[in-house]
Amino acid sequence: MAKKSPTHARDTYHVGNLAPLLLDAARALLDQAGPNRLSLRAVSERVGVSPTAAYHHYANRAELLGHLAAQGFRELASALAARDGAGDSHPLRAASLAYFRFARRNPALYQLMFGPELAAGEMLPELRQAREESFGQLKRIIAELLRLDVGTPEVRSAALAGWSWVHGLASLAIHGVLQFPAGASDDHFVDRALQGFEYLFQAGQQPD
Amino acid sequence: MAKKSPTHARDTYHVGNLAPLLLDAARALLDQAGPNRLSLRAVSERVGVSPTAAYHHYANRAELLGHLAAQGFRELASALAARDGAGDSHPLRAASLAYFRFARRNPALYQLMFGPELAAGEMLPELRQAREESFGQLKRIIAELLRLDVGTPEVRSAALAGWSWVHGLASLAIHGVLQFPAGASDDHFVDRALQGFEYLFQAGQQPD
DNA sequence: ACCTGAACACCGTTCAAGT
DNA sequence: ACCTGAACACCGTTCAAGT
Repeated sequence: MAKKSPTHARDTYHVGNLAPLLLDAARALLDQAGPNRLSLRAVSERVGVSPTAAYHHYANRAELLGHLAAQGFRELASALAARDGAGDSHPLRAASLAYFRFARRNPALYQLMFGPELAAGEMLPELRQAREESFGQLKRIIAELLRLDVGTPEVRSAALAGWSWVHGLASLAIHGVLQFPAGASDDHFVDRALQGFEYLFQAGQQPD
Repeated sequence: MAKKSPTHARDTYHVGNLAPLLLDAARALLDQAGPNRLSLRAVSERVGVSPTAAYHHYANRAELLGHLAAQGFRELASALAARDGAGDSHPLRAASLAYFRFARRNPALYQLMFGPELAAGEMLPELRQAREESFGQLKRIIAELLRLDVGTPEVRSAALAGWSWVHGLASLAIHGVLQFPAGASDDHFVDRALQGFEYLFQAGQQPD
């Protein structure tokens, strides 16, 4: 007869490679509980291991979260590389849509990737690298669009602009700031913002 | 002789209007410790009051944070209304600069305003209203720029675009994602992104 | 009406001890 | 080498009790 059966009881000693198991459990917990209430203890319990076992694989909570975020940036980079579901629309639209879809499908992960949890303190090298990979993918797309070399100031500025607006849109959408018609699809958000930029910068170019 | 002097000892019973004192202390703690480690207990201790006193003025931690964020949105709205320090530059640049400066001067508050802490659960009516006030101010500026009425679809789309990009830029800057030359001023970020949009949408308009 | 103290169920993290 | 359990210093929150 079990003792107390805390949802995921532990009756044996140890398992094999705990590190990835912890990461998977953290990812699952993240999606269902949000970035704030993701506790190391809850992750450990979900795996069926003692509350302190994680410290033999990750320095602390921040490092586990860092690996999780790094995983997110890698997924984002490959989502950008694939650019599914945009048909044969304009490359800028296709890339924006791919980015936005990733964010909306993984809201908690996305919040973690850009949230205050990781902004403080030293950054995991793996995370920094994965983030660069994401941004690099974005720059490559924009370089192709501008028919310029990656690394030119034009591409860098355009990438900054592009990343800013699509990240901002994703962030606002996830946060629930944007009140849209109930069944608003991802395409609606992106297309509406793109159209908004036309209005905005047409007005910016005509003299006062 | 004091007992243990925990930095801010409490020797008397109660004070006057605790609510604003707690809010001020929370604001101060927020700036120096970040949005995550802002604990109700630390706030109470800073004011010199018992750890549970706050519950007679705020339902819980989330509500206090909500009031703090609402305060932030009100400040943002008036920063947008004032638009100081942009000289007589283009109205879009002036507004963007005002927004961006607010975010960079109050990074922790800004992270709280758009962070995951508030996204979950019910939202404080005061917070919702303050946020609408901020967004309304933005829409008014854009309506003036487009010489259209606030509430037209053009203005709404353009406001969505404008808010997205400037929020995205602020968010990326605060998060430390953007690696800029050491002494990069607020103007640099904004101007560079604005220039980036020109490259981006010029390329978008010429045919393939 | 407002504040306190004890208490409960949680946290992250350290450390000696077990296997 | 890897994992556990006890322990410490923290949390948010509830509740009976004090003023």
